[in-house]
Amino acid sequence: MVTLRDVAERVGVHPSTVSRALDPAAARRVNEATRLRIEHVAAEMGFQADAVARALRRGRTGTIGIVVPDLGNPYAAPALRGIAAGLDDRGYLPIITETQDEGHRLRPVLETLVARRVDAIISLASRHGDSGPLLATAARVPIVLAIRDLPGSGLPAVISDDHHGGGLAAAHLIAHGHRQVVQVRGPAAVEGFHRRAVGFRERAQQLGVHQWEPPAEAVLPTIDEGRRLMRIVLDGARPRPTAVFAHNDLLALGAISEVRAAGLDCPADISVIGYNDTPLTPYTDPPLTTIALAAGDLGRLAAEIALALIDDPETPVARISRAPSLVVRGSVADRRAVPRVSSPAN
Amino acid sequence: MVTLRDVAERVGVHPSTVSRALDPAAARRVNEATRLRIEHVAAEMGFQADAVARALRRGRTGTIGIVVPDLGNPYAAPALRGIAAGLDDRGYLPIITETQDEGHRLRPVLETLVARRVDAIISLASRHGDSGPLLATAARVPIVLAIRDLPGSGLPAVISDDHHGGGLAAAHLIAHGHRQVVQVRGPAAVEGFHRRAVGFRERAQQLGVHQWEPPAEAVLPTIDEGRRLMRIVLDGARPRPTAVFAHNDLLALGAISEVRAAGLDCPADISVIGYNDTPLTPYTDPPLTTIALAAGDLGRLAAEIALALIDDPETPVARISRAPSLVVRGSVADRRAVPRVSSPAN
DNA sequence: TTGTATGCGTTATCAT
DNA sequence: ATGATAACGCATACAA
Repeated sequence: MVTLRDVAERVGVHPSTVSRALDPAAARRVNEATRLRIEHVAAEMGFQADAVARALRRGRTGTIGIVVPDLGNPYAAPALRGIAAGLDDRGYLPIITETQDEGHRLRPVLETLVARRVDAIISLASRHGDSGPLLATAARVPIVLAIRDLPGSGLPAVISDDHHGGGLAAAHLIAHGHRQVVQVRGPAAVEGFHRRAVGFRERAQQLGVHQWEPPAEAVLPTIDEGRRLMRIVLDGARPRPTAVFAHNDLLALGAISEVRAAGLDCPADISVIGYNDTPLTPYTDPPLTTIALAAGDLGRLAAEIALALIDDPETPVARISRAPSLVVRGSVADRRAVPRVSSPAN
Repeated sequence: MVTLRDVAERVGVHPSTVSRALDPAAARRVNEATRLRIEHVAAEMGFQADAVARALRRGRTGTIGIVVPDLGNPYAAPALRGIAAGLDDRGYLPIITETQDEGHRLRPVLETLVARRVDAIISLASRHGDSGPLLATAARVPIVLAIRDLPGSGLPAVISDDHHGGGLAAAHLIAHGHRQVVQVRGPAAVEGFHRRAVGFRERAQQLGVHQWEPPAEAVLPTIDEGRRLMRIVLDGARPRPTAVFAHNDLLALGAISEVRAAGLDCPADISVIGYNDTPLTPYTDPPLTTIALAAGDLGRLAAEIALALIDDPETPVARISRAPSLVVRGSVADRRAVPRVSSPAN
């Protein structure tokens, strides 16, 4: 690897002069002619400043730690993309870590990131009970919460208003004539799922519709868990619900699959509304009606806040909540005009 | 941040003793009692070795650069997940970069990664013409190609046998009675798409089936491009094909959407087979018949090879090609027994 | 405008 | 078994 010294020797100047000549901020403090010579030789020799040494000296690495629950879940991609786009503008690079959405994995992950001296951390993986490690870490490096809030932490956060989103789902189902509704809930330890549950329940009550509450919630927001919970709903809910609010699109897909396994149709017998507007959900069968939260935008915003915090740690804590929106596709049937086509509750 | 020196002063020993005591490899060279004391104080003070300083001193950063074409495309997730899993075992962390699948972005991305002194690079973004930057970089840091090969580069690679995969697609369509087949091709600048095209064409010819070759290929392997190309096929192919081989699932989904926009049915009028077995494709309408390439496994393998290369740069170049497999779902109709249900070619 | 000196935090070598 | 010293490559305060 060619270093500052190599270039300096070749040009016949001191390494510090080379350093200055190649630093845009200090370049004008060096003689035009020498600067040109240095630039030429540096390019010729293929010099590239060692980011590690620079980081040690400057105290900043130019990296941002990202904590995601699960890279395998397709809804992570848009958020990551947004973050990467936001960082790229300023030359920061993301270091990505996973927790598998398991609470005990967060602490070691954060410690690794701190040891790496990332300039900031963006966490998409917060769960209730994560305050300890999160706040301990926040004392050493700026942390921004994205998509998943952690209530009471007082940390900067860029989230979607899940309470409102839950309400949107309830209102949509009820406006289409559904009176027997039920939730397929994600883990309540994730604040967003909790809020979706409350938002839905409150709105349903407010609209005079009672909902049966299944005795279980998903351990992870996955298709398999959606199947399992829908099984419970089909077995336990009397009368059978005509509509289901699944706390995310994966759970929704699992629920639909189980509805069919029971010989029923979605949406004719049981309507399903999901959450996230995950990529490809316009192409599922049926096309998924869902609540969109613009994960890409949230990711980009989180990145911008993280960068602002790096520039000025005194930046006031930003807590941004964006309103989600309803995306109507084909998984919710209209029960207002048409009589029930399904068999009576069995 | 608490440093070695802080701990040393507190314990009353020299920093180098602390360094040794905390380094598993050298810990036995320090007195049991002092070691215990050091460990205790270090934990108490919350000491965590600065990975930046360590990297500068040791010449290794413990990071791996990952180059992906596009984080937004859902098929990137499984590969990333596999890589992350493979790295995690050994404490390496991935630094992720994007090229947007644009050739000219590769060089700067690689240079950034080299400047960061990543210990190895895994590229999933290779395109024809990338040999220059890739080989130049390979002279400075180990590079492993994953999923996308670069023929003639001689770089280690972990790929799926796309030629075989193309053949699998052709055989499947033809076995189901299709005699008018056509390809919706991905950019031929990506070797894998090229091989899929050739593998399909050769197998089709070998089975005595002629395929019309549309005059265009996708600029990017996206849903929109799938629509555009399918439009061209519908407008141009006479007689109208009964089956389409889309070079990936996104193109397939776009093609299906365009088939329907033309008032035709998939698979009854036009069958479509995709490629990748992207997440959620079991739930699309129709469920996508596709070729699975186990991206997660490929990613993990690539990570393992990268780590082996770091341990010993003389590790012989591994070029691993795994056989893809056909996943039969619902997007290919059987034309053998039933007469054509579609209207005659118009 | 350029050179000198120093230190970022760690680890490896050498000496004790 | 421990301490002293130097160096990884760069950037900056200071001197000239």
